[in-house]
Amino acid sequence: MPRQTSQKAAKPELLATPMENAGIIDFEIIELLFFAYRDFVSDPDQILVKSGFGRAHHRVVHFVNREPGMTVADLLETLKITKQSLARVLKQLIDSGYIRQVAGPEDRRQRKLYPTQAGRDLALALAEPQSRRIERAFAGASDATRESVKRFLRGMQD
Amino acid sequence: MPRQTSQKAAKPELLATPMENAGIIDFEIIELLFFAYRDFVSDPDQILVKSGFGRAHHRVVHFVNREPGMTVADLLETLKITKQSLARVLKQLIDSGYIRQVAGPEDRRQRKLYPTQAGRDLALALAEPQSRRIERAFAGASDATRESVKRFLRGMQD
DNA sequence: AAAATATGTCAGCTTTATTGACGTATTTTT
DNA sequence: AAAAATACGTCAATAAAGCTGACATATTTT
Repeated sequence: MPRQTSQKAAKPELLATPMENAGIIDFEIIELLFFAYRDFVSDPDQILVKSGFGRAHHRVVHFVNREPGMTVADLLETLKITKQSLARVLKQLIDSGYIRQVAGPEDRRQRKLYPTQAGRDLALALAEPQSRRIERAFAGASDATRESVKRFLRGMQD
Repeated sequence: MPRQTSQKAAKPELLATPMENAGIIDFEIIELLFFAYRDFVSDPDQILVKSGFGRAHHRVVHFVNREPGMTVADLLETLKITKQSLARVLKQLIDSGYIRQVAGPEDRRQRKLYPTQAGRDLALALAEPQSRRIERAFAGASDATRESVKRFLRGMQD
């Protein structure tokens, strides 16, 4: 039953104006980033459901392919998640044959991570629609524009 | 016990090369977007934990403040989530006094959503560090550069 | 020999999302 | 006026992805 607009105490302090804050806050870019990222990750999401994987698997497969031989610690640092969070996802990828572990040749405590051919294929399949989307967004843009966008994105990082 | 690098079947198909795909895929922008967004949402996340809210609450408070009077259906369309997912988050925000509902004046089935003053304050507090980050990323950039970035981000949307 | 490091693992919890089903009030269509 | 569609709310069950804390093992460093 829709609860008949129940206000516990009928304080009349509703704000009907759209947050005009004298342009101090850049709401436009904030929202553009939200929508851009939302749609950007939707491409691989659709592919991943077929394999029974999620976004977390995508990120792991991506970075292991980009930097084969990276250790578990490297991956934790890159993804900024906890060891326990990574463990489940990584285990599934190893069990499914997309990633392999090799004990570090110098430091044998380490587990160096490598993609298999299937892992590489998956990473490429996931990156492809994202890359196409980026190309579309850059349609007709100059090299200088591309550089500006890269500089902006780099500046957004900590 | 670290499982001694156990490969079920020791197929030798490990790939040690860093995915050189002739530059077909734009890995650089893909990663820049990932890192930029990761750090971009980390600012409000820190504020939200204090209130016991999460990212979902942030998004709802943000859009209701940006467009007071929007309906539940509008919000579902904007966030691209399901009614049930929104329900809990919205209920908490209403119960906590950040958002109020008013039956639509023309169509009384609708629930129009408005922020309270507390809701507006919260939205601004969350947007502020994000906006500062954006300003930092644009440091020294021309208006043309800002426009290029906006065009790119718009082009990334569906 | 002791301490530190890299990794794995167990147990339990939280947030955010999902699907499916159903109820109610209201408006539109027939 | 009756039937259908719409807007919203809610119950129940589930999943993905993260978290904390604690502890074990192998290995390297001190």
